[in-house]
Amino acid sequence: MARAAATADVFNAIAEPRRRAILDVLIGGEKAVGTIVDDLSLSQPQVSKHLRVLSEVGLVRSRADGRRRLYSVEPERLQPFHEWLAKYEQALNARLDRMDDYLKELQRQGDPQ
Amino acid sequence: MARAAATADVFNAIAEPRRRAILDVLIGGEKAVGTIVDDLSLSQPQVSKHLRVLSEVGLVRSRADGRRRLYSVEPERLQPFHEWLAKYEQALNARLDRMDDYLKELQRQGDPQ
DNA sequence: TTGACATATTCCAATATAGGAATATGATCT
DNA sequence: AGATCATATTCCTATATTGGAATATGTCAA
Repeated sequence: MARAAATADVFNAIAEPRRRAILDVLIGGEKAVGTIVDDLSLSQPQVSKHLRVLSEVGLVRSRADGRRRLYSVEPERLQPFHEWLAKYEQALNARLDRMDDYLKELQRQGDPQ
Repeated sequence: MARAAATADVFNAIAEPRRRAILDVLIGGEKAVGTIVDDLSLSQPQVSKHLRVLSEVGLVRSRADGRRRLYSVEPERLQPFHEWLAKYEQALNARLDRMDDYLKELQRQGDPQ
């Protein structure tokens, strides 16, 4: 079997660095395809294809504006990331706590009171 | 050109669902390969290969324990992901604020004081 | 309608992948 | 040393991908 499709879920969609770059550009607000092309120095078809992927997983929306097409980021769709990451923050905090305890213990022992 | 390597960065490493599953299992603490195999009903080579990828991007560590090998999660390495996500929280909050202002404005106008 | 501009899609080649099967490596015990 | 258990690696196939070039679609203006 091959790797999962880029459109399989948000995790696969943001694995591609240029797609993250596009999202980063869109944080500034709604932008036309051509603007993204200029900002990132990517080819127009490349940008359109990446936008399609982002669109399929719901990370961006688009609306027509004359002959242009304005894309904007849909930050609500980042929810899965938040949820997933939250689990590891707990693990991380627990670890930091243990580290803290350890350091305190060292300090206590080193202290010839 | 082909897709970026799974070992290219954390983003690519966690794009694969089974790798996320493995990380999830490891949140519970250090575990041997065989334990992961049992917990997730994956093949042993599959798990070893995924662990290798996770290891290469630093998301897991391993230490020898007799003939077993214990893996643990290294949540600090999710920092890039965390930072990336933080940018979008700001964008999201800004958007919610604007929405809030808009709603208040509507309310104010609708209020025949 | 014709032309110009903006974006999307198709076709192609090269590549990295995930999983399965078989096998190699490493460690422990007798 | 030999057997066994635990894990890692190699070889293979099928597949999805990214980027480039060319082209199609869609929209506005004269």
